[in-house]
Amino acid sequence: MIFNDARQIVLPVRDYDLAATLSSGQAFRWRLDDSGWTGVVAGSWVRLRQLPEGIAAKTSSDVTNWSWLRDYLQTDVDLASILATFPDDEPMRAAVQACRGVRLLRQDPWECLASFILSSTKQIVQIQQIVAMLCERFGQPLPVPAGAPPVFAFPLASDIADRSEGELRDCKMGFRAPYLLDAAKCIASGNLALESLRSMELTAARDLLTSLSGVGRKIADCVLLFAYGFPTAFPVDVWVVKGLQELYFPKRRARPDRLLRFSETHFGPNAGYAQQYLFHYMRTQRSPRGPTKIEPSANTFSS
DNA sequence: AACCAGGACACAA
DNA sequence: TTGTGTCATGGT
Repeated sequence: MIFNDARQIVLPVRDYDLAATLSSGQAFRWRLDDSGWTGVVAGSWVRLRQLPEGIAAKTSSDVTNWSWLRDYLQTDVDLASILATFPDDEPMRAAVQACRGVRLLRQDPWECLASFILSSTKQIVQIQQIVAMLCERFGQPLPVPAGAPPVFAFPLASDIADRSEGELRDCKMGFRAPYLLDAAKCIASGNLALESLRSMELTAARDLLTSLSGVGRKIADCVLLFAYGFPTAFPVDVWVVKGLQELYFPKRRARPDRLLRFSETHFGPNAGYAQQYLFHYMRTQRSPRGPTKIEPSANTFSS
């Protein structure tokens, strides 16, 4: 066993709850065991662990420049300055209090798009299962450290475009199979250039994404927020609807369009971040089962 | 064992 | 514009 310095690093960061972030329904490939969180970032096997001074990372091969991982984890983002832009109201104070250290990742656009096409009316655990099956069957096997279980790259758009709808349905994705297949063909053919969205306005990028079948406003905003980092993209799913309704319109029922307009005006320049706090707050603290299910994570916060 | 899940879409009124 | 049925699957 050789200790190899070039395969590990500690990324210094504070106000970062790794466990909450990796399990908050924005990425679906992270698995927790005794040795930490194992996943795939930029085509590399990665294992992460929370330390008081930051995030410890280990890879399967030598790394000279870790910018790809810092970018994915967004460790250079100053969380406090983002939280400071949240509206100063009771719901957001409660959400921030309860979800301290939750972060937004910066994911690969295709993986993010494909994953959220598969997400509609699925529980997060099921999305994880479907994505795992998809990677095992159609993704390229990646080098892993000796003794570690095999991992696979997320399939390229061209990998999926070559499959049949039946093969995709065998991954338990049901009616979402033709949606994924169409999107894969669209990307693989160059008909839609995901890279071009990076320099576009939010609404223009959103229009392009929603032109795909199976991609509506919600899924588009997930991709715009979690992969492209558009700060005001605001995905409204059933949990966020429940949060907006119960926390901001407790008296009488607000219609969906009313909630959407509210979300576009109330949450400020980092509305997407606020959305993630609302989402995680509703799911972990105010769900019927209550907060008992959530494990405490050993974090060190500066403030 | 019902209920529901990080929805989208076609279609009715 | 707003409401309803449908799609597929399985976790809780």
